[in-house]
Amino acid sequence: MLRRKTAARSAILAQIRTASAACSHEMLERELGDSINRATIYRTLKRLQEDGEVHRVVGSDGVQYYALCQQCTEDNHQHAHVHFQCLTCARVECLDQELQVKLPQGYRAVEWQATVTGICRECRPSGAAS
Amino acid sequence: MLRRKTAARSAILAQIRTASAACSHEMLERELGDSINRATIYRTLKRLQEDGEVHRVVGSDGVQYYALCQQCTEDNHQHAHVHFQCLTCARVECLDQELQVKLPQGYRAVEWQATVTGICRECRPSGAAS
DNA sequence: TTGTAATTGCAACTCTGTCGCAATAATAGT
DNA sequence: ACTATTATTGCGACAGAGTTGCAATTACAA
Repeated sequence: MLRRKTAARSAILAQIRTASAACSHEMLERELGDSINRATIYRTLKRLQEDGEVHRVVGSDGVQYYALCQQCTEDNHQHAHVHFQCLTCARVECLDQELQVKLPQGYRAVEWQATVTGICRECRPSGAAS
Repeated sequence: MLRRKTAARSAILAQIRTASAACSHEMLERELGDSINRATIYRTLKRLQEDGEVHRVVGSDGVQYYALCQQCTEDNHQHAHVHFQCLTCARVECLDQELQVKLPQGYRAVEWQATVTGICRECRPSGAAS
């Protein structure tokens, strides 16, 4: 299916590029205001993921977050890295760490999701014990 | 807060013990029928988790699944193992594999979630390439 | 410029999970 | 065994995330 360069797609992708953390639908809707319809944001995100522009992370809150693909080549998408979600500020960020999993015999992996929940550096009271 | 041994709590815990995979609220509601109220199931699951009887996994479908605690001692709950969710049968199971994550300086981990999505042995067409 | 079909907006809907509140029932104290 | 306390339940209403059908737009190719 051919993809068109629309205002919505550009705006959403730009927003994700700018953002310092993975974006949820709610964040995008807040940023983009009324200019783009709710359903359109959902559909656009799904398409961007299908196209390999962004990857999806399901936070430990059950919400879908989207972040730019970093080290992906055209024909090799690897998103087996670990994510971190802060319990205080709810930010989701990609960690530079691969998830190494050895599945039992006969299992086939399609997608990886790894999320550590905790407190990020910004939100952590300085001086607290590690 | 003191915990009471109620019919709902026993039934739900029994169901999770019996199940061969992690249980979602929907599965429990289906199994337990009308005998227990929706809200009660949610609340009981949350309490069971707080008590360290079960642990919670957020599937890549964003749904909460609950499974028995296996190697937990009273004062040391470690649920940093990897889970597998089948795209075909939706089963969520615990893998015997630890998630090793080294967080950046200043970050504090509270909870771990790792889920590999794919096709399990049962659902895999026999003879398919690995 | 025009035809095609991808995309959008809208509204309605499903599903997951939560909450307040009155009623019920498990437990401790007598 | 009886009673008081309060954890738990059921109910209904609610919030939020995400999806879908359909008619109207609009990007793009011819």
